[in-house]
Amino acid sequence: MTSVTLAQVAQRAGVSTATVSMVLRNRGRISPATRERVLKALDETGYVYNQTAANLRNRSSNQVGLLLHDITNPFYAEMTAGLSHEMERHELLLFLANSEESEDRQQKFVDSLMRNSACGMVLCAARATPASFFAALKRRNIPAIMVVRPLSDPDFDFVGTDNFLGAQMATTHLIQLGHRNIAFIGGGANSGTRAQRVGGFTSTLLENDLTPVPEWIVMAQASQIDGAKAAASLLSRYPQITAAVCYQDIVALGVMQALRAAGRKPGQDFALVGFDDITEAALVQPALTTVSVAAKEIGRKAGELLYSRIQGNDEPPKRIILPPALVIRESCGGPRAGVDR
Amino acid sequence: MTSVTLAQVAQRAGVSTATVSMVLRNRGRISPATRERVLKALDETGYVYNQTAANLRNRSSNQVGLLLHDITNPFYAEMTAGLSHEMERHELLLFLANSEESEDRQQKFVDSLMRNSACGMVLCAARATPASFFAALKRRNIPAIMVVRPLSDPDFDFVGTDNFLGAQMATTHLIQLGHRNIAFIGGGANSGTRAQRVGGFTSTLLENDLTPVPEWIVMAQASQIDGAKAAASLLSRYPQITAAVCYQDIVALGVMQALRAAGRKPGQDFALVGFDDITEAALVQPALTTVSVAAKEIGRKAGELLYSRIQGNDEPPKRIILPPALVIRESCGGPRAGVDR
DNA sequence: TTGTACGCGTTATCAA
DNA sequence: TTGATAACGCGTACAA
Repeated sequence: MTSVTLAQVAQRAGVSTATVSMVLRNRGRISPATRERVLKALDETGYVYNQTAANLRNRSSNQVGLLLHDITNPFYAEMTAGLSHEMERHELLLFLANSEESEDRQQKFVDSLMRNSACGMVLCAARATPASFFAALKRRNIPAIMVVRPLSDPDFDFVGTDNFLGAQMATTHLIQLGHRNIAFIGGGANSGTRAQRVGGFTSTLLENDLTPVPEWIVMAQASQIDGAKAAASLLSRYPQITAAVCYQDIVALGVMQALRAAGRKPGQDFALVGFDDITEAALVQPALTTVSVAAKEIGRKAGELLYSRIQGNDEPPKRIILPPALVIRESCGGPRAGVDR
Repeated sequence: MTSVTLAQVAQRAGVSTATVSMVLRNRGRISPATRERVLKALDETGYVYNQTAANLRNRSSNQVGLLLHDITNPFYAEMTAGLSHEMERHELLLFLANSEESEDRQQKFVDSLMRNSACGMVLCAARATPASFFAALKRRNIPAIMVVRPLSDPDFDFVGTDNFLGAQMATTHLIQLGHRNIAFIGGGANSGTRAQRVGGFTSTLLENDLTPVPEWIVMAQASQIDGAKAAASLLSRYPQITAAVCYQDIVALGVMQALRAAGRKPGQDFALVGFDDITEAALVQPALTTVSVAAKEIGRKAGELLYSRIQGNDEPPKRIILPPALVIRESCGGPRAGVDR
């Protein structure tokens, strides 16, 4: 399995390695006759380009990294698909790693990318990432796009969704349906995304002359069980609440459970809006009205931006905020929505 | 951003590059004193190992590829997580690509891996992959593990699940619950996986003195909508059917929809078993009884095997078939299952 | 178009 | 026993 080298191809074609290299990359001026001879030699020898040698010489590679905390989360899987597609379009290879929220794994991955001369990366940083991590990253001077989790550092490119607007849309929808006592359920501490959604929620209440009630804004882990618990406790204490914006669809599903357990009917005497538009949202009964955040599009945009950075685009850092969309289904009452997706 | 080289570190430590290299990789005999000096110099200079140079020299890399058709499918996302975890354990980097069932993209990815001297790959080949693809792969002589989709070629390692057994378990479960008119819904033509599941289904019927009805074995794309359509058409024609084994959970979810639209109640007057145990299966109402194929475990096993091949394990090709498990929930009636997962 | 120095870590060979 | 020397892997880019 001795691999063919450029030199061998060159010898066979009776030209220099420089010529072969230029033919391979369509650079410089090569006469059609020579090119023909080279192509023939390439074909005959079954030459395989050695990207490693090229990378060494170029001090860079065609490889980019993607760091997530959990590819198993449908949202991130979608995003990955969008990014992957974009990378393939540009002949870039995509490294994938799951941090599982461990700073350690995250750091290891980034170090690994550096050792391999990756030409860029897309990061959804672990929740507890220290500032030093970002500082070090800046010093590396390698294109890095942050995604999904809002980052206060203005020196990084960011692609995410407009959580504030999304929450506004959800809240407005509920208010327009006549609700006045609206809760916000879900999300954990230290979540910038949650902060933004809560912000959109409360500001919309205020705009509509409603006073936010702090006790009606509660946290819940990203699970159905936890959403149900949070809702049960909340609703038993404040039965006057008639609607809720949920931090995530999965939490909303839990809230539905709690409602039923309390003898209330989601979609009839209680209105519910979720966030994410996960597959299940369309499946439950009543189908969940939710804010869709276009995961695939985030991946695509991040890929696009990263590519332009790799190409040398040195405009100031960008923040690409994708507009969310309210997908109206049945969980707030009203007529059944038509087919969606 | 002039990067530090081994030579610079060596100079600073007053040793040769060979010594530094040996210290870095814990090879050869180095006196503690020298090692100390080298480590100090490494630290002081902020040296970053150049994996590319090492790869060039070694004619190989620490990078492996994973080819799927669709990372968006929860099953593959799980598998990816398992593989990714295993790769990180061994300090290997994972390239990800989605073929989207295109042979062309698939071929491009593999070519790309070759150019980059990847040290191995895990493939879930596109459905219409020609034999020539596999033949060429063999010639490359690079460790390659096939996953999930059954492959007749005995020259490749394979990790997958026992589809036949899984379908038998699902079917037996339905028969034990008293069902006699059972359908099989889902899967497409040219699917080896489907063939195995249908095989397990029909053989179990026969073992129980039931006659398979060909018209009750229908295809459906891997989507909820398509599952619903297939089921609607089937059930309107054969209302005597009281249970179904579904090719995938996602199809089962569609079938549930169709049942409701037809005024029937999944879990009460119709029993449903799915395949895959995707997250949604536990969330829908009624929660879906399904055959779990341990996607994460497939990824892990594939990673383990691949690593051993990379290490030089040249035993004959292996076929690792993981046992499926029936996860009983509510969609076949009976008492509510307890907590699962 | 060509000749060739260069990018940088690895390892076989050899010296102390 | 410990460490140095130098050839090597292979594509790239610039001077000629």
